[in-house]
Amino acid sequence: MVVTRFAPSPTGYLHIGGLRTALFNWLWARKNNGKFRLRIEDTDLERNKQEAVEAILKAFKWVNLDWDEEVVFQSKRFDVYKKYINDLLKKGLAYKCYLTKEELEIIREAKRKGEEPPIDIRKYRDFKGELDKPYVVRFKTPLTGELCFEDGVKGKQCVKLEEIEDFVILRSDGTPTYNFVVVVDDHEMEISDIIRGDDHLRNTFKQILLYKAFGWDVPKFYHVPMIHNEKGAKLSKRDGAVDVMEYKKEGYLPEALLNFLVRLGWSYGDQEIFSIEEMIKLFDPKDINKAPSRFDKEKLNWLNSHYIKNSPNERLIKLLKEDFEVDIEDHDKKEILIDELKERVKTLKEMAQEIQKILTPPNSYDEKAVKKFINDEVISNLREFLVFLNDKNPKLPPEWHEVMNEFLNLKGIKPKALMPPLRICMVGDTKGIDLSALLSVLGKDEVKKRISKFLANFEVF
RNA sequence: GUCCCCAUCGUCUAGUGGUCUAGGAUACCGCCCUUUCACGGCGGCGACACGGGUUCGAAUCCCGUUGGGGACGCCA
Repeated sequence: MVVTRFAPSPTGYLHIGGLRTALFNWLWARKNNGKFRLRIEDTDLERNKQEAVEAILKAFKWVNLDWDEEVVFQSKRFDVYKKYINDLLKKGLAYKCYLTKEELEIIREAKRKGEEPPIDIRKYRDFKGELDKPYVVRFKTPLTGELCFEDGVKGKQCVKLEEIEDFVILRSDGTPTYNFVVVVDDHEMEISDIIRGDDHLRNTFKQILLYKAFGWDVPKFYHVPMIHNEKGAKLSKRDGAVDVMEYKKEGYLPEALLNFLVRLGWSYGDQEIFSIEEMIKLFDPKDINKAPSRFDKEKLNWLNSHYIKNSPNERLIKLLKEDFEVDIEDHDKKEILIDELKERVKTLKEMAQEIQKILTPPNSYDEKAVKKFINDEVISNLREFLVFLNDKNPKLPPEWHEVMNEFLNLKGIKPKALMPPLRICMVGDTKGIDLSALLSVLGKDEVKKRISKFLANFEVF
């Protein structure tokens, strides 16, 4: 059975890159009728935040990725890790190291300069006694030889074992470290396939060494390239939204985000649009690219507008209310409004702004537009149209269209002398949804009010 | 600095030795549609990083150069 997992550390929020790895793992598990599990890597007691776990689970909920069985918290499993560390200690596969932080700093400094460190980091590797000093436990890595494994994305990966130092598996405060707990948990959770960022490639060798020390089966690894920012570097907070929930705030639909992410580093021929079902059916980690990809917001926008266009109005109205405090549930022309808007906006946020613009009477008029379309003749047209409206009762867009045409014919004037000006009266400029729809949404009373307001305003000049 | 990874239009990518005068998408530009802005339709611009091999033949294989990225923690 294919069992995959996503194992974030709770330091803040769900990262957009993390969501992609989670998605890959989730898809692979679902495709194989396997399991997708969640594990919180909170062994570093100092850096963890309780709210972060909540935030991560909330993000999962938003994008609608579910997981199997209960979430595993590493902080609750310290006893288990302790037991395995003692095993290694007993077997002589690990040892207590009494090097001080100062001594390690000297070693690290030398290494950074490319010099031979004055202190041997393996100083206590063969030390037999016990010291009454704080210690860490280090894993004994083989001194010579080569270690290779077949990566599902990058192919055969090898390292000279002399390059891998005796890494710490238990801190001096008695807590185990990442590389150790990952192996124990992945084994106990029976994880079969691990899809993760290629920044973990180096760790994989250490982890395989641990699997071998315990005599456990090594899972299949897939190292996927990082997502880069526009400049080609690792995606960070400074590049804008890296928190998944930011995208909800910005008005993105979760399926648009997932569709965007799944195509970053993975493809299926020329196909761009994937439903979740299609992703599950078509995804295979062996098709993941080796090269890193950049986060391109324009493409996300395009996908988002696609999904907005194809969403039922009901859903959009609900989201508008919940996420953007724009409540048009009781508006009698809400369907017309949404039908018009969903064709043209890229985000829900934009849609909310457009609705505000339409529903709130303008308190100023765009200078350029006024200059271009308003003159004495137009003013008198608007006055007469106001009167003309008195014994008309248009409701739907075609009816408004008809009324305007009637007026144009009656007066023998061009559309330009009425329509753009009308729009200026309504919203302050010449941009926006179809004029007939706009008038229909506002309703006759409001239309008259806004024309009057404009005329009053104009007479001040 | 050491080690590792990567390299097709601006961006996401198709391509696995001949079907490539390199395909799609996005972005951009133009035209059409249109009272406006969008949407949509049509068209255009635009890439195999460079240099050597191998081969009858290379975007595809090998080597080097260059460029980019990552890892070098008692973080994960």
